[in-house]
Amino acid sequence: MTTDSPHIQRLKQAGCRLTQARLTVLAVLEAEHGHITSADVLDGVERVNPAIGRASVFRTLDLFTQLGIIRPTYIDTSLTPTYVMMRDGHHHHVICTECKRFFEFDDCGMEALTRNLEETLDIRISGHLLEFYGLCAACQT
Amino acid sequence: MTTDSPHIQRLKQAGCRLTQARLTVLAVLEAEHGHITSADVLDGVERVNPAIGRASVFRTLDLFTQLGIIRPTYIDTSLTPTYVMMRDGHHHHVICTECKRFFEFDDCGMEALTRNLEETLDIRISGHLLEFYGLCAACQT
DNA sequence: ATTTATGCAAAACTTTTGCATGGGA
DNA sequence: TCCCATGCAAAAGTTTTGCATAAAT
Repeated sequence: MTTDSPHIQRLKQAGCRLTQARLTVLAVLEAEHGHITSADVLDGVERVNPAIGRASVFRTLDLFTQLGIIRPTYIDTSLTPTYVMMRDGHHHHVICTECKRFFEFDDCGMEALTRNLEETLDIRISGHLLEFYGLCAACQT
Repeated sequence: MTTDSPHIQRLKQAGCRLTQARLTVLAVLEAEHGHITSADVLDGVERVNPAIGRASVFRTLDLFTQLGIIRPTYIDTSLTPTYVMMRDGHHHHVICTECKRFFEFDDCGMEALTRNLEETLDIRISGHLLEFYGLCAACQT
């Protein structure tokens, strides 16, 4: 008996069916380590299973976003979102504004601020995205 | 003699001309306190000065993004970005995942982490966006 | 006087919709 | 068996381009 991934558990918990489209999109996202444009998700799914329609891919990306599994952000072009995986509800990276390369990091020390905001604003916080912008070593002329 | 806003100074410093299109877009952004969709920027500019073309608005939004004056993020729908103002290079808010209402806050205590990342990754950091997701008081059933 | 930026309108893309059908639970 | 989710293809929108012209410095 295998243990389901946290994301699959999230789907079940939300009462969603584990369909081919959803499982395939999830596999594609994880194969790219969770930094991938919608266009590349479309291509990836097409390659793995051409029977899956574009509409289902978009519907799945919307669903995953709603469930907090992924989060769209503007990185490459403004025409296609880049989705990042939200492991345990959060994600942190530095993006080079020149070459668009990104660098993920884990520790963000956001626990205290999170609790502080929950009390101050009376909000139940489920996750966060922290994005730094700058010039990477190679792009600093 | 009046002092230019920091954003106008940024434009000058980058060698950009202070055109009607750019000044108008900037005015519209500031009138909305810097949380505004591209569609609303389009409408706002149209209302203020109908002679300004859509293309210029998009070109200006791209320019401002490149200069770090604003930053696009996905909030309402996936079809139109919501632009937030980057005051002093950074911006922080909490978004209710249910009603999409947002709550800005100033203090993020990110100075130590910024310095740490600059050293560790050898990157020159110019700004950041910190987004929390959760349920606001009204949306917690 | 130069050269950057604009406006216009069409073109290019991505994403969404409606509806009959298939596949999970 | 029941109903959610899918696939298809067309429709809806937003954003981008190319080029002659205007306007900022």
